[in-house]
Amino acid sequence: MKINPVNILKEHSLKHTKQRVRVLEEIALDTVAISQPELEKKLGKEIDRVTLYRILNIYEDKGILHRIMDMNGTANYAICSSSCSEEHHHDEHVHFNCTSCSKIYCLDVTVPKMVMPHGFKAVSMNTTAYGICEKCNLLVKEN
Amino acid sequence: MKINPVNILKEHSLKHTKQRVRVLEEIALDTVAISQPELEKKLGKEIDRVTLYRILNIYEDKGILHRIMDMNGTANYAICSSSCSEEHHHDEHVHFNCTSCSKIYCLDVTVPKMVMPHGFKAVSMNTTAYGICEKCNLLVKEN
DNA sequence: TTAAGTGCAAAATCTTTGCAAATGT
DNA sequence: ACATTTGCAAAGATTTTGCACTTAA
Repeated sequence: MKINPVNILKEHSLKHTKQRVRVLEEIALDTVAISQPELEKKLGKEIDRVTLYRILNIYEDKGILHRIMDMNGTANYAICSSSCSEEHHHDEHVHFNCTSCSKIYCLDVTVPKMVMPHGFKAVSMNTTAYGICEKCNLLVKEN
Repeated sequence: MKINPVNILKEHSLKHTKQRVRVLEEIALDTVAISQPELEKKLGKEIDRVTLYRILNIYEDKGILHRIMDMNGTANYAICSSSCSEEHHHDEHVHFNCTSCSKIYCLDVTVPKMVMPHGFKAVSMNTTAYGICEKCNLLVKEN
């Protein structure tokens, strides 16, 4: 699917500034989620740290980006599938957090339904697998 | 199962200090994971903030405690089941993070096996359900 | 006795807030 | 023109580091 930052901003009635467009462009470059520190490194020259915080927050609130916390408590961001909305994030797919390169992948694997104990009402589910990703597996074999 | 802080420390050849014992006691009080800020609040008079950081890190490294990150990137701690070791945490049960009281429960629900895409080797799995816990559900009904 | 652990001070980060200047509609 | 957004400065919070003093083995 093609990502068009300008359209996304229009759809959510957000003003389109060059900073907001850049953030979406950068995150859309990869299907892999990107961490906030990585984003800062890449955009630091163009966008102020504080502005980045604010843009990411707005995008998450609006359901444009999807935030995944990694094992260190660092925020990682990926573009939400179109079914996400301001009311509810549909994150029912499995994430894969590579322990070698620390990238987070959004896998095309659905989280199976699980029965909750009596009294517990689950609204959403987040499943993360930790291990070695495709690329890092290849690197190991090559050496 | 009965938790004996002194024995746990011995088993992992850690010196037993009153601070280390207190941390284990406090965490063992509940099956629910406790957040680091909550621990600070409860133990702040007895244990220095920095010491708490250091003790929690050691406990996680040794496989004594099990760290669960909540949606805010805050660390929560629970006693590991006996099968955890320094080499590997067995966290294959489902966590339940209450969006109302923000407690994290370790549920007696096992994460179903999921097939990873080709090239991805999962070593461990972390599944967290978000929703309303038993206690908060009851509170709503009462009012 | 002596290696390890603790507390305090301080540095390094990370995150939020306030406000004047710049920008988009 | 006017409401929003941005960047900078600064406050607040979290986490790490260094070192002298204390404690457990």
